[in-house]
Amino acid sequence: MNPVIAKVIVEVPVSRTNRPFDYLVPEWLLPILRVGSRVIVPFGPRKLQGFVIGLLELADGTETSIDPQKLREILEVEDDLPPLTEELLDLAEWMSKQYLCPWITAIHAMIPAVLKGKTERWVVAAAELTAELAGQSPLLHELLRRGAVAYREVEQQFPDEIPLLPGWLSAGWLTTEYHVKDRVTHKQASYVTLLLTDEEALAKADSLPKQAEQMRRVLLHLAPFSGQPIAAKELGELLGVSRPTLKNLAAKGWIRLEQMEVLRNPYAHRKFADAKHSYTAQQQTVLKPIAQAIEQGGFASFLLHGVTGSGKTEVYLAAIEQTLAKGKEAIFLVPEISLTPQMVERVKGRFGNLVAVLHSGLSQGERYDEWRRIIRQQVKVVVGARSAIFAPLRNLGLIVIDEEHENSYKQEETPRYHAREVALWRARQNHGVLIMGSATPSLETYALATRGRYQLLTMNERVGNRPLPQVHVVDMREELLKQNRSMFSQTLYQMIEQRLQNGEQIVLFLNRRGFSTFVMCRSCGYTLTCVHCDISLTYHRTNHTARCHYCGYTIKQPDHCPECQSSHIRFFGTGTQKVEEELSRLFPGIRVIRMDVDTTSRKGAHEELLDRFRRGQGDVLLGTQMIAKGLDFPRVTLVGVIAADTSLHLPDFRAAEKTFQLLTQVGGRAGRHELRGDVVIQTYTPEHYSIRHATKHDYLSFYEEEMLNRKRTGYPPYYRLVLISFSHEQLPVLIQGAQTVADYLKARLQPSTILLGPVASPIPRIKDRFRFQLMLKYRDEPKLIDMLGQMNRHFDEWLKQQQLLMNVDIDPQMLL
DNA sequence: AGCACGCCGACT
DNA sequence: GTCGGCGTGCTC
Repeated sequence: MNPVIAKVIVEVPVSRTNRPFDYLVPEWLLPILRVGSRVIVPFGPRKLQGFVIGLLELADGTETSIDPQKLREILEVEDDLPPLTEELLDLAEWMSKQYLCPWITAIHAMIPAVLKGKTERWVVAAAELTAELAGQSPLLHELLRRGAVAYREVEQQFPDEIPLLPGWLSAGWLTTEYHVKDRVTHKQASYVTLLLTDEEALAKADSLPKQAEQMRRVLLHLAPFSGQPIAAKELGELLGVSRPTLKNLAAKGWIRLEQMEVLRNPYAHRKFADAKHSYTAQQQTVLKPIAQAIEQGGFASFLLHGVTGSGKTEVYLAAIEQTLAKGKEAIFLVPEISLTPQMVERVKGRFGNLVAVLHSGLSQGERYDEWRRIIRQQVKVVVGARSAIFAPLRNLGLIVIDEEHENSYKQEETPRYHAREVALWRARQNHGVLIMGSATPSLETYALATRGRYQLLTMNERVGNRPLPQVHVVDMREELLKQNRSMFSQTLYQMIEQRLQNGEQIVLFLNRRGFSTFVMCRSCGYTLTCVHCDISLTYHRTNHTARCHYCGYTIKQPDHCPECQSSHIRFFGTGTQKVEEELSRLFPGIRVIRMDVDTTSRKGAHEELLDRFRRGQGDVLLGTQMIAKGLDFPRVTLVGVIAADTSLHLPDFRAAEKTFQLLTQVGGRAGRHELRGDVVIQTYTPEHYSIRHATKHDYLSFYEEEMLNRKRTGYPPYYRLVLISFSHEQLPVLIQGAQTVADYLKARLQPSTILLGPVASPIPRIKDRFRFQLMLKYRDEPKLIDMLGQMNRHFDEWLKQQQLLMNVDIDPQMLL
């Protein structure tokens, strides 16, 4: 038989090992090992987990430099189905090039966290270890008793004996072993299977003594399900029978009691809702080209620009339905924040059990279970946040990205991918259709659409021809002149009062992007900052502490200012509590539901609060941007933005865009149903174009004006950006290092490319490491990615030596 | 990244 | 003379 070679990417996320390693596939693994399999391989002295990215059979005369004699063998295959498809492996390769990350890191982004292997080193007792020898040391004693001890445990409990290990090792008293820990657990539950026929069971039930009532009930219940496993838990709940009863029946040989993997929803096959949805004229218009593209097959991409309330979701669902009808599958991406039960219900209601939902609320195990339904090809539609773009569907026909402009589609850790780009790659690869939708598309996407890269589809009318809400802009400077020092303008005050009288609901929004609660002295202005990072500490109300959310440094909230001893040291920030207090003062008896970090930190609290509001248990929903999107409450007729310009003056070239998007989205929350809506925007800069255009729901005017700014200042979409950041404990080494890289780049970049820096990063120190950065702005630099890859390799060794960390972010979203 | 191997200072 | 510091180099 010809030897089979597997190319394996091992789980070592550094550039030195960022290449396939060759292994021999032992004969007994040939039937189960596939491209995409998760395997365990020997690697140097250790064992590691890895992924098979290719197989090669060495037939006689195969031209290769591989000598199978010199290869080591694959030790194990870990799953019965490979967790990665060949398409995803190709995607991982593309991502590692595109985003300059190790191959394995891209693979890890695609699969559930529990599939990441963890190698553990163990110390194992050997034959030479006798009781007499073991008397010498506590560790040897422990080893003799237990046979093996984890090295980690040795470090913790027997640190003094670590130096002795090599001697013992060569004396043959012990050996070291490596184990790859598989964290996968399959949820097990007890199942009961009737081993008798229907009639036999009924007969036995009759023959049982009178007092054996519980057994009789079980037999009667199980009779029609002969041979089918039924969950024991279900029997217990339904019939009130206890464990011993089932054990007794099993002892008689009438039933089988066993642990089985949980069977999920075997009978929950919901029917597809029939396709009798009525569409608005505009929905029909945009659906036409989409339907045509799906029908034809082949790559097509659309930007669906639809005002809030125009019924974009219905368009997505129709497209998904048609995709399924063609026998293909769909991915539906939504921002994490709009992955609400409401949304999930809507999709599940339409496609029932064919839907898998992936969101951050799931535990690692639950996430893995849901993902496994996809890998087993039991679902056709995957709904989820960013990482759902990697769903291992094999016949992908459609990808929908809702709220395309949301920056949560960009991952802010390695691999720093953008789900939109990955979606484009997968749609192309699968000859599928991509639909991106938004009321406020990102400038990048809209610009490409105007140039024909995406087909632009527009819906500018709301469903049912409901008018867009009336937007009232209030100049807070004038309020101050009118001696109104409250945070509510007269207009907003009156409207709140009126809603309360009518029994209608109100959403109040505090725009605080980029700020959290910080602690400041009102006497001298001193702000509590972290001693390890150059940022303000965040106040935590629950335990009255101030905490750094970068490194975890925590201090007790001081009673007096450390600087001037004043007792006027308070926390400032989101101010939702302050708004709440003010509301209660002005409108006694008002019921406020506050949503902020404090009230939503508990799991499920988010949904619970929204639910209470929906049921009318609150007059006001008060919160930060987490309430801005996707929510749809019929009785909300007033939306107030307390301070619109807080996000306008951030040092981020997208500040105006983000503000416009937020205001437009918030405005879209009002009057979505029968009742008309009003929006009140309070601002100190009513003349600012992002506020002016948001007021008129005028995306196009905003787009044009902002594009001029971007052109003038040289930012996307006119220029593309690469952010290279560095960190080191010592400032001189850091600056020197960043400068060296800058010089390297300067010598290789085209003159049209702008290189900014090195300069200190906006947060100049985190976890006692100083931070510097370089920014590249370029328009046309086709070889840039390759060149950055070369740069990485060129400096790899040197960076390690200097203990410098360097990070490259292609098309960065967050410049803060 | 680990881990092993290998070459120079302070201890029994 | 040895123990142990961490510099250098490799992992199919």
